[in-house]
Amino acid sequence: MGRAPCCDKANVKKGPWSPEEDAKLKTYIDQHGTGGNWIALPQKIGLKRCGKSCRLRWLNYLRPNIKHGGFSEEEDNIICSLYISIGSRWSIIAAQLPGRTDNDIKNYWNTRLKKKLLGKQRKEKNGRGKETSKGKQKYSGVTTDGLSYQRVVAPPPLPVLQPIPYSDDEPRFNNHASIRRLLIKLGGKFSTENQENVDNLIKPNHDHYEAGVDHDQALVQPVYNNIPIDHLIPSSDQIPLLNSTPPTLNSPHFDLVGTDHHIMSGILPRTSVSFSTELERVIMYENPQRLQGLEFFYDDMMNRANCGENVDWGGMNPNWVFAASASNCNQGFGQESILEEIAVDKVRYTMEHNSDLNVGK
DNA sequence: AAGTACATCAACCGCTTGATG
DNA sequence: CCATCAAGCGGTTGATGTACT
Repeated sequence: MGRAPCCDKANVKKGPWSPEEDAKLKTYIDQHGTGGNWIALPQKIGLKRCGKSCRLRWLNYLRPNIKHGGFSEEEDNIICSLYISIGSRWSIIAAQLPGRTDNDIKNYWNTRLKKKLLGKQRKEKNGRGKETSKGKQKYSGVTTDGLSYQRVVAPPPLPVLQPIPYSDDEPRFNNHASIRRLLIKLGGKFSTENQENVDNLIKPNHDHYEAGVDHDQALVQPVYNNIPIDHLIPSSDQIPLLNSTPPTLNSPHFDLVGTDHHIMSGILPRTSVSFSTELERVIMYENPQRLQGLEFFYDDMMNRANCGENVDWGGMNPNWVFAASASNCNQGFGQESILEEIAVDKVRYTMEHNSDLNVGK
């Protein structure tokens, strides 16, 4: 048998939380904890709320050390980089930003960061960026010193993306291996196909690593389908990362050392068909599972390209979209590895060139 | 000043996953 | 092994405030 239903849906209150409700919930949890059972909690404290709703309210607003608004440049960088690499896995992204909730980051991304990346700023009264009261942040909730509500706070300046300075003391995303390690640690998901093989990349299964490689190194040196992953890594000068010009399709971007070149050459048709047309065909028609996280870039870029606009691909290299999609089309070996490499290079590119993303500033 | 459009964000909805009986 | 449910998660919605015309 299963468990009892979580709550009587007909008798629970919906909508915004009142200060009194917040006080009840906060006071109880401060004194007794959640008790590991959110469903029973509202009944215990006399709240006509669903346990789910209590949990959400606590996690997003009432628990200590929650930060709202005022995202820093570094936080912007982290969000952008992780979104580009792992997509909309907000809980994972939030885990990298202490005090931030997945809901907050999700809202921030959807309402501000995404537009910023696309260069879609709000219209301003004049071209000189006259300060307006738009962008003021409003929220309800408790402050750190009590239960006072504050509806409107001073507008934080629109954060400007800057590269995170690299430091030898604090190695970050400054090399291929560290980026890869981060992605793997985060459970990097590079293809929705063949999750088992992806798991093999994430889990330290020594059967998949070359003998004689230490564990830490093994994390970044998995042997994928008997092909050492480094053999799938395009050398840096083979990846046109810094080239903002849409690529032609007759130039292979990956040199699969020791592997079958036909894997990629078979995917990349050596014709003079336009990039946008081919990209659209591959993504829209041949690849129903469009690469996670790139849809809006693709849509926007393609719309603009199709309108005859000279598209500035900015921080997004169309190779990523195309190569990843093309890889997805191929069900042969190595596709996750290729996608992983693309993800790694996207992160690296983003970290190194975030200032280039200030389109429309 | 009024109406409209847009931006923001709290909260809800519904799906997935893992635990439980 | 299966059915059921709690928890967690991401997507979406609706209320509200602000900017614009």
